[in-house]
Amino acid sequence: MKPLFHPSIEDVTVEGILHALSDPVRASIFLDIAGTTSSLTCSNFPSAREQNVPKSTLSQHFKVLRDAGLIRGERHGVEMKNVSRCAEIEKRFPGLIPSIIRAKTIQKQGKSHGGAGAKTKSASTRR
Amino acid sequence: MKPLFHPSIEDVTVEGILHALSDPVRASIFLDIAGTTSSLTCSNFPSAREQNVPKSTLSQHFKVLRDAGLIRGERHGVEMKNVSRCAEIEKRFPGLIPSIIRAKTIQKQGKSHGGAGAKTKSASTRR
DNA sequence: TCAATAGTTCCGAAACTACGAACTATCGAC
DNA sequence: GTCGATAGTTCGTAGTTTCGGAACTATTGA
Repeated sequence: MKPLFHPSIEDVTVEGILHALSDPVRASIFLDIAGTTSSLTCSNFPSAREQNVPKSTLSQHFKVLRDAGLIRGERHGVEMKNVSRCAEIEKRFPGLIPSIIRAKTIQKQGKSHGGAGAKTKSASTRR
Repeated sequence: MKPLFHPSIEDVTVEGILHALSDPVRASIFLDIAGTTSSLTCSNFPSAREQNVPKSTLSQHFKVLRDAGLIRGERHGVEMKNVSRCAEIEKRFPGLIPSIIRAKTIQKQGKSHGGAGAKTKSASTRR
């Protein structure tokens, strides 16, 4: 079957990475993947589940993450194992991913204390 | 006149920053601003000039950068001085901006040696 | 007051995104 | 092998965002 495109690490761009992670759903998916050593299937994402993201949208998000070079998807039987490509990216763009993850963590922490949340344009309620 | 909106630093989001910098034109504009101590007017951007970006589009890009909290625009007479808010952001999200700038620099350096350029979706030729 | 300059706003066209429905691929049961 | 179930992908449509030319606004200098 069609073998699922992944860019070589030299073709990975900063723009692509930033674009992929500028979406809150994709960002939380990526954090899940990057934060575990075991590989996750496309449907096993608590963060995405909570938000009731439909299957087709989820599939698109995974495609964007793959195209950006952030994750690698491998078919294992009927389901797909997703693993991060952090190590490769770290070699090409040292410190980039860790600092983004750190920033996201800081933002999440400060979210509880009465924060009205900034205007992320399309982040909150869309459609 | 209308005093030009700027978010307070607590309302600045990682998503907003990443989205703003995921566009190559905006990114190069921001690099110009962040890389100099003197403030720049909206029209004095070699990077934008070269690419023939029309005035209205440029204005939109500056608005996105302002809304993301990356720059501050102040009217001085008939023109606008743009200065970066790197120091503020550095306090809120330590290391984020520097690592992005570093990554962009790495990417620019490696661009010459026969690189076909990755597929940044909308990066190159749009419309 | 008038012309010139620097940015913004308006708006139609093109590009992008979300998501339901239909489709494809793989596994297990029979 | 065929059937059904499951996991993802693709297609099509509707809504959103972005681009960029034309018109508009604000400020300075003549």
